[in-house]
Amino acid sequence: MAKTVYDVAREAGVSIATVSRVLSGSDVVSVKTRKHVMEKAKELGFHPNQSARRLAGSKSGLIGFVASQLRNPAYLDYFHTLEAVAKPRGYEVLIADSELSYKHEWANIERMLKNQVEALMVFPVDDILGNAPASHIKRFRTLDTPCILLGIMRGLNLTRLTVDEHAGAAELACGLIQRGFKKLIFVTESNSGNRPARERQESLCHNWMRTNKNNTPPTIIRMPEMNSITPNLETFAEIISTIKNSLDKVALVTVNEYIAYSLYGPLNDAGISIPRDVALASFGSSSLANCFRPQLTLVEAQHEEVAKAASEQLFQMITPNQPEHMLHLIPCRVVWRESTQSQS
Amino acid sequence: MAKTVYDVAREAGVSIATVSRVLSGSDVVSVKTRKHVMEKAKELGFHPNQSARRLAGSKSGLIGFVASQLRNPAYLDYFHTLEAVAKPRGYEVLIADSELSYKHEWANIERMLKNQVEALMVFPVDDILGNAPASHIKRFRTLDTPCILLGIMRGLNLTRLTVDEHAGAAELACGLIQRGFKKLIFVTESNSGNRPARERQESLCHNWMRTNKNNTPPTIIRMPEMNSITPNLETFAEIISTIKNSLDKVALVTVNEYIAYSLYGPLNDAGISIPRDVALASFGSSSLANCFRPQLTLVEAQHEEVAKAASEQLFQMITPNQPEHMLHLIPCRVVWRESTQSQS
DNA sequence: CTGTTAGCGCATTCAG
DNA sequence: CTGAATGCGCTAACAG
Repeated sequence: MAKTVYDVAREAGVSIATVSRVLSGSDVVSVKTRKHVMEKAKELGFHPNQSARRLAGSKSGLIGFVASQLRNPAYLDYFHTLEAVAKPRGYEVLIADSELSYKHEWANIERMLKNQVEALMVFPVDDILGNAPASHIKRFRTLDTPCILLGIMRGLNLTRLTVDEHAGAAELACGLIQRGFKKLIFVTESNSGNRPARERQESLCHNWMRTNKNNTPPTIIRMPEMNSITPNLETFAEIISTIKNSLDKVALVTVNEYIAYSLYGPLNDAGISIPRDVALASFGSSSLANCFRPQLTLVEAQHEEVAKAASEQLFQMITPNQPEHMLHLIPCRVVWRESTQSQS
Repeated sequence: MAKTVYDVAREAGVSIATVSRVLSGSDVVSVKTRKHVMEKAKELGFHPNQSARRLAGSKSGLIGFVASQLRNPAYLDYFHTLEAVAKPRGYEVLIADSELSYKHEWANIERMLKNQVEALMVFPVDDILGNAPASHIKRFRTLDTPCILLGIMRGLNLTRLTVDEHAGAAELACGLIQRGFKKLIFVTESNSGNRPARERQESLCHNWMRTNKNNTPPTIIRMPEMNSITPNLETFAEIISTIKNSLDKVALVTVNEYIAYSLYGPLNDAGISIPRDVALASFGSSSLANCFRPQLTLVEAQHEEVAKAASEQLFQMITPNQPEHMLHLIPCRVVWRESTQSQS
């Protein structure tokens, strides 16, 4: 059976109040008593009951972390950072995965509320799918728990932080032009609601046309369903023929690194060499970029920075200050690797 | 302010007991009352306080999940599976990451105990590092919370489930021999305490020698520190020269898929072609294997199966039955891909 | 079917 | 510095 403060108090010959004081690190206990109590507690294998603690203290010491899709390893970094910030302040982090479902997302929020979290860090599904029903968004409006949004949710004016996709894409576009590429193919997802994807495309295309008026407009190719097991043979074929039919030096940019990786094989099979026949670049931040040959040029998001800023902002919100709503943009950086070397 | 059952009771004109009954889905409440109460609860934005609930019910409804290293995506699958099993039974899963540190591991366990988890699913750090101090292992002995171990912890006789590394490695060895390879190089980690790595090596080498008495003994090469930023140039060089100096058809097997991926580049740079000059195979289960060219042959663990079996076993342990300690072994399967095609 | 009551384990006054 | 008493919000008998 689990021991209680009463057990410890009895063993130590003190009152439960004293035990409680020792446990909460109060400094009004004599060193001698404290030592004695802690000893007895250890002897008994006593563990304070967090539920009781939270209930009595009327603060949960809980933070909710709701990811739109945990399988994306970037979210784990956020979780870790949040935990690192939370732990020294005596907070626990509850984690939940919405798996790109609005239903799950709201269920997760409710679950968090039930657990009396004091604040929420949410990666909204709407940022990825972009088709949240109005009712879903409305629910968030009535949320009175402090909440920080990583990514946007349409029509919701909460504090939010995101990666500056525009700047990263712009830098990539300019860099490619400088390297002498005349034609641009952008491979993206079929879902146009994906906010990061959209911003990448917009900024890339816009800067591509703006920097060099003579450029041909980019070709946009959409990948159906990355999840399906059968490879997108038709899309691959489309990409390959587009490259082969181009007279100019062509750069192939994919909306995320995984699409890029999935292209290495088919391009190679089709006798198209990177970067001789086509440059390849993408957005992402995994270390896999160095494993492929040639190594992949990537617009890398500074997730560490975002996560740290978000976590600290969050705790600022639950301290008795004025919770300022604000929007932070954290820059990216382009890491040029072999896959975009111009062959002059 | 957070609403309580008293608020709801007052609004609905019933007693708190009735409210409580409605919330816990008791079926002894009249349909009419139930409906009315639920309505009022929603109106008030009432959320039952889980802490109070757990305290009063004297069962936490919590399961602890402690991964040795969450950055390994396989653990997330386990977490998801556990959650899927737990949710319908009204349980929450607390997650923790030991980051390959015994200190963290025990801190995590204590954290879980503080939260009164009813059972634990632990991936022991000792399974990977293999050098846990006796004191650390001893602590686990005194654990009276039901605990299921995924992987082994030396000298600890808890219920455990693991992947059958031996069988998988054996199948790989035989397959390679059948395909005509005469020499085997095994690239593994520097740390010999890693249980899966050790089992893979043992079984692979053992079966390699047993199946064909004429084979030369395998060459073992150890990779120092995969985490370091600087690539293991010396080790790469050693591997490459070993391959070049071999007169026989050589198969290169790495202890995990990531080492294999990191070899594609250096091998290619050295003018060694897969599978013409060397076959490549590894252990793992990520879909990246299909992205590389040639596609990578992999001994794939059935994590889904293990996770499901473990989760169900776990809940069986906390139901009023006799908790049988047992050891399950879940088989692997070898997926042969292009990287091991024999060039006859 | 519903209301009353007594804790769950702890933090926190308030006295001493 | 320490002990006695009260209540956090809810569940679970026990009566009605």
